[in-house]
Amino acid sequence: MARKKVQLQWIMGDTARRTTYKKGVKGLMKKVKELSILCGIEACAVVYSPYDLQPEVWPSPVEAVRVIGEFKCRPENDQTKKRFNQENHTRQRVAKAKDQLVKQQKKNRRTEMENLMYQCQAGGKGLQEYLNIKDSSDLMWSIDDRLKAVGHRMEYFHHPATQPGGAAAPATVPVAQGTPLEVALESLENQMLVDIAPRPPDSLVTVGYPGGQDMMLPGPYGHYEDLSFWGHPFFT
Amino acid sequence: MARKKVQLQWIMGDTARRTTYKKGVKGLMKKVKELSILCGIEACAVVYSPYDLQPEVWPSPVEAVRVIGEFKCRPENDQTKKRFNQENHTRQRVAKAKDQLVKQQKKNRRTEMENLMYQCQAGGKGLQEYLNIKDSSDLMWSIDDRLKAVGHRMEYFHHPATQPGGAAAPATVPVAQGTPLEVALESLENQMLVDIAPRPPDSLVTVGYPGGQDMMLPGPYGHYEDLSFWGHPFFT
DNA sequence: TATCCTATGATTAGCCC
DNA sequence: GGGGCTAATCATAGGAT
Repeated sequence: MARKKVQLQWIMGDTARRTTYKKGVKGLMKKVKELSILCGIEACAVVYSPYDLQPEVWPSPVEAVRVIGEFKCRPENDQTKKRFNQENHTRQRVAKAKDQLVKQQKKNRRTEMENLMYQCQAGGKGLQEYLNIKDSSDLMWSIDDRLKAVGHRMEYFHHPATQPGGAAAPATVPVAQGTPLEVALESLENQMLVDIAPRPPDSLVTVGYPGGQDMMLPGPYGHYEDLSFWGHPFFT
Repeated sequence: MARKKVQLQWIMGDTARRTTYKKGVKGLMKKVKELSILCGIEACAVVYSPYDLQPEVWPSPVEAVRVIGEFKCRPENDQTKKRFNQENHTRQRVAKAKDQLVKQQKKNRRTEMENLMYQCQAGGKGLQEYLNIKDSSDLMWSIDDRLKAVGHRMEYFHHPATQPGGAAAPATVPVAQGTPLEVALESLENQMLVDIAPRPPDSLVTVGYPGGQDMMLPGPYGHYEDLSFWGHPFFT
């Protein structure tokens, strides 16, 4: 929103729409990060779209799965599930089955504390000992995930007073001035004890998206006259 | 971010933190809505936190469930699940079981088109025929959900050219100048055919949060010395 | 197509009620 | 606690490269 007010409607231009999407996701991620750090809530964000082969995940895929898992493990005394299912009996049955699965998941899952210490140990002793991945591209991804997650936690527990040159930090985001990778690498090489303290189970923020390999884009009313659209797997 | 630059760190003051949270969630929702409309992607947002009894959901709880379901139904040809599970064998097993459930869910679920038409019919003929809910507060919630969802779709397919006084709209968000409820009610009373056209299965945005009834808030290093914290259900 | 730049609209911290 | 206000920071559309 600059130089010209943007109308709240679908962007016609392919390139412009993609650009807006890219910027929007970036901004959204920043918002989630802010909310998470400022308010001390557990959060994650997953944005999956046809514009990207790989989904955008914050703070990392592994963390995201954990946080989502926690969300689903929430006690039943809130009305979430009730409200989520009150209109569809089929969904109710599915949700019930899911709950059972989730319970088993919780039973088997490492605790937050153990998980963190495990990750820190692995990071300190050598990532390759911990990561057992064949494909090199996957390996890179995993490393990046881990580093981003650690970097985020470091950032979270950093305080201006403990920063080397607190007053000298001019950037909008004072901590983590290098790339997440750089910040995290440095963190790994120093003591990582500060990273062990877990966050409270306050909140979760998730951003994700469903199927659609093709770029079937919506437009003004006439766009669905192409019958092949209705045959899309999404509608079957 | 006004009047004073805010440091990216946990907000100490209880009231200030809550206020920031409230404003932040509102902003986040708006961002998700923008991304969804501007880029034509399916999205939902769920924010569940100790600051609210009821979770904040966009566009509505029912829509959110549908969108999340679609996300989980995505074909395996992307690397999401692979990446999400590559570090935890337990989670892999759970995910597998979930996939099977999801397949059954997909099999039983109404199609997008049928769902929308059904909702529109129910809206036109009388909500109470369609909603079978005893508790009046739940009823109110359901109605609000439905209206918000319809309102959102109406907004999505509106174009400035089709608006009555297009040039006269001064607001930042030109469409839906009344409350969502007002807009949706008016929509229901007019033809709803425009609302039938579904969106493409492009993307999904979800925002949610996990457990934590108590307000166990994180702080600088010393905050976890209270042993009762470690006994929190979250860590067992 | 991605990245950088910057004017400008959008967002929001701190107050007040 | 919630809603409105306003100054000041933030985010980003459009253009250049």
